[in-house]
Amino acid sequence: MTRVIETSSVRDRILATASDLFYRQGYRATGVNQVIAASGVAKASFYSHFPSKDDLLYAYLAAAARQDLDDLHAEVEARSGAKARFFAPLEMLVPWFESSDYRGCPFQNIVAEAPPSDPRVRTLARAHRDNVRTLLRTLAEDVLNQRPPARRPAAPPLDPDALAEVYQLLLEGAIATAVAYRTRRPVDKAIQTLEHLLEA
Amino acid sequence: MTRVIETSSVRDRILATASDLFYRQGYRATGVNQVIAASGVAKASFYSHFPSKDDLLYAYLAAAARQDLDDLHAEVEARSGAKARFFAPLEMLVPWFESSDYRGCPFQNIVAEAPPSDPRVRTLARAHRDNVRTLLRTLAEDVLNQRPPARRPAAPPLDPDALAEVYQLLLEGAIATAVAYRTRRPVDKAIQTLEHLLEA
DNA sequence: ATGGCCATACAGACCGGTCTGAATGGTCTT
DNA sequence: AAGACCATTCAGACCGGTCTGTATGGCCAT
Repeated sequence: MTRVIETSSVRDRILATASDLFYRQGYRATGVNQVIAASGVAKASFYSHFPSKDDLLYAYLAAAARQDLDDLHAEVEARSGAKARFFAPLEMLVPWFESSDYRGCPFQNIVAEAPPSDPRVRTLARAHRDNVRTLLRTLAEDVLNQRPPARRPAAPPLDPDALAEVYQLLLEGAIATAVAYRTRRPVDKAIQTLEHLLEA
Repeated sequence: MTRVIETSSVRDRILATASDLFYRQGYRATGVNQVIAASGVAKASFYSHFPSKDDLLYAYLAAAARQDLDDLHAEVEARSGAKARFFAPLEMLVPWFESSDYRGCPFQNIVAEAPPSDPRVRTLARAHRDNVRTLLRTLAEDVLNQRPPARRPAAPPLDPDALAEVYQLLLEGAIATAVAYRTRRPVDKAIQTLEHLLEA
């Protein structure tokens, strides 16, 4: 029956509320009491689902990572043509950047707050980044295969792995830059640069 | 006595200690009491120099911005040749990335912790970024002037402003990426990409 | 003797986390 | 079908500790 679903309802409510607060206010600035009050949950219920605030943080990061990958795949699948799909990850940033509550990359923000002695957060962030680059690599592969085979005798940055690395560099740069400027400009710059590399 | 050497006035001692702690541990994770204890200062003295913790934060950001610009200029001036100077800002990142206590960009970290309602921190971060881009623009100008005048009829990204923007995008991307990976790899990738753009 | 510094105690708020106790509702036994 | 049972949730008091910031008082040098 609905047993399993309703069993996770309270937990989901807490996690959704905490995700919102952690992203908007930061991890340390958000107290468990606030999460409990905002999610309309008893304190004992909270601690039965998340034995400590750290556990809630890990759940938050795991959920954010999965959602990000899901969004990326959805945006890619919604487009047709190797080139359109290739630029999907960059272009989907535009509405996010221009939204009023854009606060940068959740992982970078949490890593900035986490003590460097705790490697778990950093490990999660790196794993997510690796997953994203894997996706970028397949997109790069497709877009390179669809190119005229060789305009030049293969300049160095034209293998899929290298292209994916540059792509991620520009992606991270755009995400970081937009925190200060909140414009689609870094996205356009990144796209121009990648187009330039593809045409070389 | 040691007084003269410790001319580093009380204020400077506090600021130096706080800068270290803020960068290594984060702003919220560092209490005023810890700053006071670590800098060997009385609490009253601390509050006479910095009326609130926020004031200390602003002083920290201002000092970090100035030091960063000074370092950039010093590294540029230490090199000769437009191209060597052009890549100085990227190459000076390498020893920083590989040092064990690299914790990313101080401004990004502080912005991640600052409440979005307080615009002052974000304003300082944007101002510093603008200053850096101004420097990058002059470097770009020099390196473009020293190029053979026109290999092509001027592809779009070859004016100094656009090149400086791409440069900063790659710079920010490298700084952010290195938090997770701690390698000089993103620096090399960024340099390759810029070289590629210059040769176009 | 005045002003800067030190040392320390203190205030009030908030932190993460524990605990008690009661209401709810589904499941199992009889 | 009725009652015992059990897990989950709710509401909130409470704990020790830490937070920022204030106040007090002594010391020392100019």
